[in-house]
Amino acid sequence: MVKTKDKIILAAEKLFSEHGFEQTSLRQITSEADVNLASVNYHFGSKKSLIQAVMSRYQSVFMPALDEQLSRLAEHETYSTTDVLACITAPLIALRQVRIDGPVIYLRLLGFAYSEIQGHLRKFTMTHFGHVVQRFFEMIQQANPHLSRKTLFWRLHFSLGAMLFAQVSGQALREIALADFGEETQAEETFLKLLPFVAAGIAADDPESQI
Amino acid sequence: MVKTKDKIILAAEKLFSEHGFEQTSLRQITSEADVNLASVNYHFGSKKSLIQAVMSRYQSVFMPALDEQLSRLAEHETYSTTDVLACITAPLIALRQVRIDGPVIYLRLLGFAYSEIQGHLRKFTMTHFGHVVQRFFEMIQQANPHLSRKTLFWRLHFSLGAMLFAQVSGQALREIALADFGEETQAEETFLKLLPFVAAGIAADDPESQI
DNA sequence: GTCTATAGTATGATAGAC
DNA sequence: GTCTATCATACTATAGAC
Repeated sequence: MVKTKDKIILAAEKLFSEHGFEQTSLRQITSEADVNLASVNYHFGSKKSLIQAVMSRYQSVFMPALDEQLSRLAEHETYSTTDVLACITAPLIALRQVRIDGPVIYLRLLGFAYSEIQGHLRKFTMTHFGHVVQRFFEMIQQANPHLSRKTLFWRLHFSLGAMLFAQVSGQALREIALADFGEETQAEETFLKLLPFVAAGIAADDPESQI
Repeated sequence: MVKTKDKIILAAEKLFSEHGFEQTSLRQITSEADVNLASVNYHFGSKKSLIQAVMSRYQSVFMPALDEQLSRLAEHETYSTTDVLACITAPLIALRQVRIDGPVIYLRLLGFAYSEIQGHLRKFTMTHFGHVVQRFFEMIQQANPHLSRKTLFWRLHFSLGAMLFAQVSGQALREIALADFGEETQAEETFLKLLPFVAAGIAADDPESQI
């Protein structure tokens, strides 16, 4: 028999990833989970804590896995932007262990975590996994020595934005794509399509440094 | 003397662009505008109508201007991805006529219009300016005949996501950048940094069609 | 651990006096 | 057109019985 606490987590993940954190009420969650309204506060203390519990379930799998991929790649003498970006793929797929549709759920959660002003989530991530984020940044830098740190900073966030947008608006976009091209696009296919786009964008010449 | 209706519009634009549509209450708006709470409903009928009025004020300047830029470029025999993208710049700057910080405001509003599930906004835009959007898409296609329509569809949305994210999270990101590099980044500089990134991403080889 | 009942707060919208 | 007062509704959170 599934415990109440787990039922809440599962329902919360689903609804948060579909509608965002703020737009999802505890009533929707407890209703979807088929548990009592008060049980959220009993098990998690507050909505904020529930949000962190949901995110942490994925972060704690994804981040160490990413760290390991980066370590492995770092042993090579040289690597390309694409190589570094490719380190994301396996850890993302590993999220299937957490939940069958874990990869998609996590990316969508990430999107909302940024676009809504969930300051506590960013802080939470950086205190726990800041070194992984840092390392990722430095390896991208290493692969693109011709770019200034500032340019790289912005391009990485452009890339993040591209990915998050594709995930958050993914459902609507896939429906439009289906209507326009009569061809279905899988949620994970979107991510694969993203990689060459992002890799080219990051590695592009910097007009500033050409002056 | 500034009319109540205008005071509401000005305050709403500011707050919507800072916190999003759903996160901004009518009470915040009327308080910022220093008018009575009931006046929003008197002048606009509903919050939804106010949102559309705010967006439309910018769209009605931006979209025709973009259309004209595209027309001008279309007279050339050939044009690059960058050429098409560059058509956005002048119309964006023209939004200064609407408001001194119009360009930034509009981009941020656009970001929230997408990331929040403002279905009515997307519908509103497409019925009024769908042909401009369509034209833009086709000219990007023209500049990249080596790419499938599907790939282009996704890359354009990746680009949109990159831009919207940079704007919506712009304030926070600029603060981080300032702390990291001790160098300020202007809001409009962000947009200029975006263009080469996006141009390279869009025009990149498509792994699928290389098979 | 689970429930009901409810406190306390915020929202969008409106009726009606002026 | 502008105001006050208020309705109806939604939310998070908690106290207290079982």
